[in-house]
Amino acid sequence: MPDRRPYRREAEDIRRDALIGAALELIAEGGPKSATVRAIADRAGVTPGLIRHYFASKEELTRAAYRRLMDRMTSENAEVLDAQQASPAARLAAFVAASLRPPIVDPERVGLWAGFLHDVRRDPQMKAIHAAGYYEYRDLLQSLIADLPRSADTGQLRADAIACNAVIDGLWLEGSVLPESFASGELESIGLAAVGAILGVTLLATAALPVPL
Amino acid sequence: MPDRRPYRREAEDIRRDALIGAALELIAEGGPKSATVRAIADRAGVTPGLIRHYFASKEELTRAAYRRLMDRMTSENAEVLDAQQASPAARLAAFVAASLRPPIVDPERVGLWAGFLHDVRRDPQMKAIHAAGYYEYRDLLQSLIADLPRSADTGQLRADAIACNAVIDGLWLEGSVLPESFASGELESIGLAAVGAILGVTLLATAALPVPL
DNA sequence: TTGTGAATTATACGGATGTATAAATGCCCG
DNA sequence: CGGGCATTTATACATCCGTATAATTCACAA
Repeated sequence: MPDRRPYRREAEDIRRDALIGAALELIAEGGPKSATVRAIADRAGVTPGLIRHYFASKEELTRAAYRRLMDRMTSENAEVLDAQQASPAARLAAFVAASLRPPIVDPERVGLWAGFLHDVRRDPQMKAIHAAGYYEYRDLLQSLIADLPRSADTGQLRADAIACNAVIDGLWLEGSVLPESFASGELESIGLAAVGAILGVTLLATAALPVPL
Repeated sequence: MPDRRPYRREAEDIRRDALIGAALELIAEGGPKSATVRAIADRAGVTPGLIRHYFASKEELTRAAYRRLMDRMTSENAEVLDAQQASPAARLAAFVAASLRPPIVDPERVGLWAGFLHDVRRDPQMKAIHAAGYYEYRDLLQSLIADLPRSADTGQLRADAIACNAVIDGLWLEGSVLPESFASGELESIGLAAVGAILGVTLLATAALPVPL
């Protein structure tokens, strides 16, 4: 019996990456229901059985996919800090603004994130992955705030970071779910003004500069 | 052939309510995947076929359930305004604080909301329901802000309402997903401080009063 | 009291899903 | 260039899903 699908053997990393990427794409496009074992395998260019060869269960593939999503979000967001800005305020402003425009603000991205949320609540391992990503982002934000030329004790610093993180998250959420409700650049300017007000500094002017890609 | 399940005829409203409530419970507990036609009917005390008698499709039941969830969230939140407060600042503070404690802040609630998010993005009718609920909440918040003794043009008022709404949403989200990361009352005090800073008023002292049930 | 219609149950159907297992194929090493 | 093994494909299975339709039973009116 010929007619068996020809294939190439690939390194484990490549296959896992392809499967994880396919799962993320499908969840972003059509929600968790669309990310079936068969659809994921098809998108990754393999047959369904291979998934069970690299992941003990679909649940494990889901965890790997969420881990990658969280990593990608914070790393994409931190990229803007590589271009060294002069003042701490400018660095903070660049970071906040980057969180409030594409590709971070994106309807598919928020759908993707929400698609995982129920598993995050139910599965302790997923919850740990989520907490790690959340703290990494918030701690980065807090370090940027700590560099500002102002006085604040550690308790106040924590509260400020939580509040600023909340503004950013809230704007990200609403801007991603209802993109047509906000003018271009509106989320960024509102976010900068709000973060500035919370911290008692001026951020709007310093972030008007275009941020390098 | 006897042994057919006995039943009572009920008014249409009661049956629809029971089915909607069962769907919300199941989504909250186990995510959208748990809210199957059979599970919903079972929870509502009827047989699966009856769902199709009251709803043209499962999609329509889902829309009705989301509509009820949005209604419940804004009405629960607005209840706190019924107890007439003296000053506009006190009213605003009470509203903000109510949004940042149970039953609004609740792990099941955020899971429930997230469970609908993908459908909101994909189905125009769901999106309309979502937008209506979002605007209703934000407009209510904006009217509370407008009553404050301070000067702000309408453009500033809109921006302020969006920013305050974002703080509340962000804190609600994080407090609901990672409840153990915040001390009791921390979300409320951070939220009141942040909203006060954005608007340039003092809210913290005025909201320290216990709010009547 | 009984007949009638709508509410409710029961059953069936086609398709999809995650998983398990066996068969085959591509590739590295000798 | 051939043998052996891990990678990959293929097939099968039990279960569940949403939907469609037919059969029953309750409740009300005459």
